[in-house]
Amino acid sequence: MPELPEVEVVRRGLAPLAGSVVESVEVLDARAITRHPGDAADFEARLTGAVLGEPARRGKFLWVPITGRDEALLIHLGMSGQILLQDTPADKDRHLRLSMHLARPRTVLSEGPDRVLSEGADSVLREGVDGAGRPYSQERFVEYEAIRVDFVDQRTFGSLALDPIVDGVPEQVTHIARDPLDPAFDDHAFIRRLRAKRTEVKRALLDQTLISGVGNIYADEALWGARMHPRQPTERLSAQAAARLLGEIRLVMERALAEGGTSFDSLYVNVNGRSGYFSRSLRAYAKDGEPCERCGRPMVRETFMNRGSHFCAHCQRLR
DNA sequence: CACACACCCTGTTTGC
DNA sequence: TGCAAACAGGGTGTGT
Repeated sequence: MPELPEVEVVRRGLAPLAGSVVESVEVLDARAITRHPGDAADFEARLTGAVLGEPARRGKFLWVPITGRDEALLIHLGMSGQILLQDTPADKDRHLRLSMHLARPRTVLSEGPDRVLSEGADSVLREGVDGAGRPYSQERFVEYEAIRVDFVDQRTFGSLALDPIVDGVPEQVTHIARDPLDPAFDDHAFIRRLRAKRTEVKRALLDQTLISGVGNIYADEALWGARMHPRQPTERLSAQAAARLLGEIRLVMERALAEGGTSFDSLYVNVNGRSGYFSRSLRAYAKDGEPCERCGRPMVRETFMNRGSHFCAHCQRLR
């Protein structure tokens, strides 16, 4: 299901959970943690009590660092995974695979010269200096609200895991290339590596060790935008054409992000269960039989890599 | 090493 | 109508 823009929408939806404490975890289907090295009991035990940090993402991988530990809760949504935040009890989805019960701090303690003397589950004893220069110590109570985080996944290709952090990313993400929206993405290295490949350009775009975050939809959209045939041999791409393709990838992903991602049905939704709107803006994906928006000739679909490739045979020529 | 493919799963759509 | 095949946004392991 979800490609970079959809995963980024989910990441942003999880940001308000930073600082939350995991009170309990229920693995309802062990297939939800196939990426986790231990069993369900191990996953539940290690995650319980954890304090969640700021969610991060590379390509289609998402993770939430565990505060004070060198590990993260790793999330990959696969084809049909969803993360849903439930602040009130909701009907349980047939495909609910895992639930986490969180306590989210409702009040944020002010920053300042205060020194924390002791920290309990629901109160903090602090000392500091007041405005008149007089020392004080006081106990402030923290309120928590209960939030349930559900992992729903029809096809069970998605998975969660607790994964050690290696070189700043979860171990299972170390082989994944940076994505095109990452400020540290190296354009020239990408263009060089793309042109050095001896394969077809769409295969290369789907190779997450070359560039991450691109899936079948955005590959077709970017190739249409760059007027490039999906089976164009990479070794025959000019540097200019490769740069143009990278620009189209960024353009389509940024536009999709602004629309909340691409949804065809309820399988892709944000953390509140709502669909994105970018499907209205697609120009290639699933447009077979419809006129090309550039030249008016019918778009075609070819099966390729066991997936559909949608393109305009007139605008997107093999070179 | 780089590349191509089978496989993992469930639900919906398409075609005979 | 019923049934089977094809198809759906993913990553990974294996063989060449």
